[in-house]
Amino acid sequence: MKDHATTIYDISELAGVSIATVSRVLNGSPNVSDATRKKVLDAIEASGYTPNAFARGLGLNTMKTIGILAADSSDLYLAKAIYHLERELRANDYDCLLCCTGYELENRKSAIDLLISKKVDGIILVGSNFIYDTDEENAYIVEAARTVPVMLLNGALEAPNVYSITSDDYKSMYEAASELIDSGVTNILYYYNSISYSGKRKEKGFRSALKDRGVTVPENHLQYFDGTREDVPGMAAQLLALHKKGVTFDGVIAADDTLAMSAVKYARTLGLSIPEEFSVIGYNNSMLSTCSDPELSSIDNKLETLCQHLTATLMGVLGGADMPKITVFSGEIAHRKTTRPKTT
Amino acid sequence: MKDHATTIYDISELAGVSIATVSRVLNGSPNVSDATRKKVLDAIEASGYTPNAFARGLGLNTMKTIGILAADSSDLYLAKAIYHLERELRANDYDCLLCCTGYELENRKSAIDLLISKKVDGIILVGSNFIYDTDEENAYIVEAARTVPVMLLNGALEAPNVYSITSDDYKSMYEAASELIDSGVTNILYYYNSISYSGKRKEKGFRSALKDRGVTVPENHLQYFDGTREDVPGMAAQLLALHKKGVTFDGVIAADDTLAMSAVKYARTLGLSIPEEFSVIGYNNSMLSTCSDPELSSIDNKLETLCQHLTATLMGVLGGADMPKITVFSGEIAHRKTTRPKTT
DNA sequence: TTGAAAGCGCTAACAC
DNA sequence: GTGTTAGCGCTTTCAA
Repeated sequence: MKDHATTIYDISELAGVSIATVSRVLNGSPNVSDATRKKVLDAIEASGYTPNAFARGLGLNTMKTIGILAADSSDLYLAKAIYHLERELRANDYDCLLCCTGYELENRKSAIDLLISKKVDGIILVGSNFIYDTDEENAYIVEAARTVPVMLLNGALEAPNVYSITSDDYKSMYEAASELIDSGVTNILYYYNSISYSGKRKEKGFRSALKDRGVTVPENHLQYFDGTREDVPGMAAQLLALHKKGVTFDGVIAADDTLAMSAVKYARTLGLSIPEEFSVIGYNNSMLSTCSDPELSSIDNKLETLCQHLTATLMGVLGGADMPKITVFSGEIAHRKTTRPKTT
Repeated sequence: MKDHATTIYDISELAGVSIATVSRVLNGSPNVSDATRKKVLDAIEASGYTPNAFARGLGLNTMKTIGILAADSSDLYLAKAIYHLERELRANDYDCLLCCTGYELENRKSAIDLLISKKVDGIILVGSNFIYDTDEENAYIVEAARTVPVMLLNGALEAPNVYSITSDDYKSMYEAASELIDSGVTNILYYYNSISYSGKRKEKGFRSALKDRGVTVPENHLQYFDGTREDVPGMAAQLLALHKKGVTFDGVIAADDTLAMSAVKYARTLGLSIPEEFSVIGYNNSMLSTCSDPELSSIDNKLETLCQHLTATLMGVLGGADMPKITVFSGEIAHRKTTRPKTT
C-alpha cells in the first residue's frame, strides 16, 4: 500500500546502469546513448518510479515552487488573480504554495517566514493591502526580498529584489469620474471599502477628476463602507441611510463591483431608473458586473495581463535577467448599462 | 544578498555543541539540559537560522504539505472551499500546494503525479467533477490513493485510502423542490450546468420530489446550460429563448446560484413579480444570493462544515487513526425573497 | 545529557 | 557515453 520507495538505485540496478546514467536520462541530458536511454526508461516505466523531490531539492536547493500570499483567496478579485497566476506559473513548471494571511501584519510575517523556510523560489503578494503606510511596517517585505524575489501585484514598493506590477488605478478612476461628469452626472458619490495603497490611488484619481472638471463635492460624498467585503445588502443599507439623512446623489462611482451592485440595489429601492436618473460605475469588471441587472459598467484593470507580466518578470528574475522594477498597465472602462454616453 | 546558507553545522559550532544536540532542541526533544538548550537557542537567534525543509523532508519523507486540486480556483464555490481548506490545514501546520486542473482527465492525472512526486502527504479533490462515470476513468484516484490518502469534497468513490465528505445534494434538492411545489408553484423548471456526480444527485432529488408530489413536468423543463460557468447573461438568454419557444414555467430551481441569478433576470425582463408570480431557488448560498435583488433563497450546503470535517478526517488518517470513509451532511434552505411560504 | 556517524535520494564534477 | 563519488542539511540510532 505505501509507496515502494523506489529510488534511483533500484532503477539503476533494474536497467543495469549506474545511478548517474539514470539521473542523466531523468534530466534529459544528451550524453546518453539511445540504447541505454531506452533501457532506463523501460525500467522506470516498469517500476512506476517517481523521483524524490526532496532529494532533488536538497541538491539543487530549489523545488520550483512559488509562494502566493493573499489576504483571502475566496475574494472574487483575489481568487481570479490566484487562478491566473497559478496557470502561468504552472506553464513555467512552477508549483504554488498558497497562504491566506488575512489582513494582520503579524500573520503575514509568519507566513513569509514559513514560505522561506520551505525554500520557495519566489513570493507573490497578491493585492495592494500588503503595502502599509510606514517603512517600518513594510520592512517585512524588504527583509523577505533579501532571500527571494518578491513580486507585488497591485502594490508598489521600492526595494532591492522587489518588483511591482500594477494597474494605474489613479488614471482609471480619473477617467471614470471624468466620464461620469461628462455624461451629465452632477452629484457623484464615491463609495469605497479599502484604504490600501491602490484604494488611495483610486480616491486621488477621483478627486483630481472632480477638481479638473471644476466640480466640488462635499466630504460626505466620499463614503467608506466598513463592513464585510461581501455584504452587499449592508452596503446598500448604508446608501439608503445616507439618503434618509438627506444626502443626495445621482451617480455612484465604486471602488469595487460589490459596492457598485449595492448602488444598483439602492437605485432600485428608490425607484430610480438606471442610467437615465442614476449612474453607476464599478471596479474590477468581475462577474458581478454581468450578474447585475442592468449590467454594470465597470473598470477593467486587466488582471490577466497583470498576472502574465508578473509571472514573466518573475521568470526573468529567476533566470538572472535584469527586469523592470515597476510595470504599470492602464485600465479600461467596460461600458455596459449603468452609464450614459457623453452628453453632446 | 543571497541567504547565508546557515546550516545546523554553523549553529552547532556557534553554540559549541554537536549537530545532534541542535537537532534535538529544534525538534523540542526533552533530553537536553536547559543550559545547553539556551546556548543553542541563542546561537539560532543570533544567526537568524532557519532549518532547510528539503533536508528535513528527505529524512522524514514528509514536508507537511497537502495537495489541493480544483478545476478552477476562481469559481465562486471552489474558491470558498479552497479558502476554508487552506485555513483548516494551516491550523494543523500543513501547507497547501494548489493545482488548477481544468476539467480534462489527462491534466488531472499529471497534476496528481506531480503532487505525488513532490511528496505531498495527502491530496484533496475539490468538487464532484473529479468523479467520472466509469471505474476506468476513476482509476487515477484509486491509483493515487495507493500512495497518499485522497479526500473527496463532494464526490463519493469507494476505494482503499479514499475518503468522501459530501453534502446530501439529493436530499437538499428534494426538499427544495417539495417546498416549491407546496408553495404553489406548479410548473417548475430545473436549470443546471453540470452533470458531475453531485449534479446527477441533485437532478435525482428533483425528479423524486416531483414524483412523490404527483406532479409531472415535460423533459424540456430540465434545462442544461452548456456555456461558461460565469455567463449569467447567457444563462438568462437561454431562458428567454425557451419562453419565446412557448415553454412556460412559474418557478426555477437552479443547480447553482449563477443560474438562479439568471432566472431572476429572466423574470425581470418579462415583468414577472418575484415571488408572487415567479419563484427561484438557488444552490450554494453564495454571495450571489445576497447580491441578487430580490435576494435569492438558496440551498446552503454547509461548505465550511464540510471543509472542517474533511480536514479533521485527513488529520486522523495521517495520524494513523481509523476514520469514516464516507461522511454526509445535510444541506439547508436559506429562505430569502425569491420564494413564498407554504400555501395553507 | 551529549556526540559520532550512518543514512535519506539525488545531482554534478571528475575520471575513465 | 558511462561510472564513481562527494556532497546537499537534517534526523536518528547507538555509544559514551
